[in-house]
Amino acid sequence: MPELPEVETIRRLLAPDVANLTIAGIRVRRPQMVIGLKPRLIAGTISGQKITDLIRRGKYIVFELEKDALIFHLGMTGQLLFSSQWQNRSDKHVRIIISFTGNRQLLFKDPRTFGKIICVPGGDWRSHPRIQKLGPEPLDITPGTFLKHYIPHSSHRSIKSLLLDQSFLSGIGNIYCDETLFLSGLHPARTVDTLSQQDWRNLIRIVKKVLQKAIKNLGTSFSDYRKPDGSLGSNQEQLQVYGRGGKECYACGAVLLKTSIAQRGTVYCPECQAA
DNA sequence: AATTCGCCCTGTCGGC
DNA sequence: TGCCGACAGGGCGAAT
Repeated sequence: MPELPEVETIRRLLAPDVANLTIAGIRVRRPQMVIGLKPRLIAGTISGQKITDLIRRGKYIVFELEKDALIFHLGMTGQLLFSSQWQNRSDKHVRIIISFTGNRQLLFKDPRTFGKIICVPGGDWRSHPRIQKLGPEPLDITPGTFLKHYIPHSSHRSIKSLLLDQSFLSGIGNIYCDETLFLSGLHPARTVDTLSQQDWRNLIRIVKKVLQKAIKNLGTSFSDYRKPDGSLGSNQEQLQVYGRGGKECYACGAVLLKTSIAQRGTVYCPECQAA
C-alpha cells in the first residue's frame, strides 16, 4: 500500500521525467476511479497543458499543470509507471493512460481499483475537500507545537486508530503505523489518554525516523508497490513487525502476535510492546 | 461530537 | 484439481 514514503519516492523519481512534458490525451478505462469532472471531459480540459510541478501531500501526489491540477491517490495497489514502451498498455490492470507529446506515456496501474484521480479546474488543489481535511505532514512537525495544538489528550481511542487517521497526521498507513508503534514500545491498543508527554515526544521522533528511513530505501515493496520504472524498493527488508506475525521478534525473540485493532491487521511484540 | 462499521474491488492463499 | 471463503485495506458515508 503506497504510504507517504512510497508516494514521495514516486514523486522524486517521476518529477525529472515528466516535468515540462505536454499532455496529449488521457484514456480512462475505469470511470469509477475518476472523481468530479466527467471522464470524457477531462481530455479536453488537460490536453495541451504542460506539467509544471509534482507535489506530494499525505498519500496524494499532485500534478500541477499550467492551468489545472491532477490529484492522484494510489489506493492500495496503485502504481504510476512511466514508459516510452507500447506493450504495457495491454496489461488489463492499467486503468488510466496519460499520453504526452513525443510518444511517452504515464500508466496508472491498479489491480484493485481503489485508486482515484481528481481533475481540479483552475489548479487550486489545496482547496479540494480531500486535501483540506488532511492533518499536518509528519516530517514537518515539531514536538513542541504538535504536543500543544494537535494531540487529543482526553481521547479514549487506540493509538493505532489515531496514527491511521489522516486528519491527525497525513501519510501514515498500516505498515508504518505498526513499525512506529513497535519501535516506540507502545502497545497498539493503548488508548491515547494513557500516553505521557515523554511517550508523545518519543513517538513523534520515531515516526519521522521510520518514514525517513523508508524514503531512503525508496519505499516498501511488500506486495504491489513499484517505482515508476517498475523496479522494487528495498524497505521491506527492514521491517520489524509488519507481515511477521507468528515469527520471532528481532529484539527479544518472543513470538510476534497478529490481531485486529482499529479494523486493521496488526502485528506487535507482546514483550517489547507490553500494554 | 466522537467513534465504529460497511462498503467498494480483485488477486492470492489456505483448506477441503 | 478446483472450488470457496477469508483476507488484504484507504477513505467515505452511514450508523451508533
